[in-house]
Amino acid sequence: MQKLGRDFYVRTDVVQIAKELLGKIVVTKFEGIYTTGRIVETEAYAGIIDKASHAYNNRRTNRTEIMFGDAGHAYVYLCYGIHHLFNVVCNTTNHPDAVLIRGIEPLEGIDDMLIRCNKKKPDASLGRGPGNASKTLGIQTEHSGMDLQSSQLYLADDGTTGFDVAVSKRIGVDYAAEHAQWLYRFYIAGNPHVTKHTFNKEGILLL
DNA sequence: ATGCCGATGTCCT
DNA sequence: GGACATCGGCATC
Repeated sequence: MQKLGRDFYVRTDVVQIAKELLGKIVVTKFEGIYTTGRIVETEAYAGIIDKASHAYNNRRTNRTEIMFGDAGHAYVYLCYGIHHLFNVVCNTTNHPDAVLIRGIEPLEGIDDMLIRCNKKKPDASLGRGPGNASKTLGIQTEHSGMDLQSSQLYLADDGTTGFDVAVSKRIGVDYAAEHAQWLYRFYIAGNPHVTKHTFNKEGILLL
């Protein structure tokens, strides 16, 4: 397992980064609890020109400030008042790109994940969806701003390759008008921990 | 199998 | 006061 270095995040093509994050591993060790999961679904958010992004039109708030900072940090925010959504900040300072982690396949620490999610047995819904991905890994808004190089929250590569990558438009961003049509969502085809969501044929491609 | 609904922090008008 | 990068439960077909 090789921790992803700063160079991985400091790149200008956030869509390519979102694609490359598939198959990588999220590692958390919070209060002595170690959990890991494989990333199976991501979405790219392309900075100030992306109507679906919190940073659209250079909008800065206390919440979004982390997106404008250095790449390789966590951006975690509360969605609908309940769900803690985990993103990784990309590109350079003042270029607020981010990739939303939308689904993970549980690998290690599954017993602790079950406790966090109030479940008795693991199933396909464990880690499926951006809220659940964070919940299984114990990631919360208090972790926003963490450095993925030096903290107990980081991403790693175990060399896994060979899966089929599918592409679709992003989920839940219809308010972003024409930008909602961008093919910025990536997932591992056939993986059960990917959000159940059906689009028409134009929305889903296999790469 | 499909659909509605409530929960509710942050940011906006 | 309303919208929002969601989810699980319950109702209905």
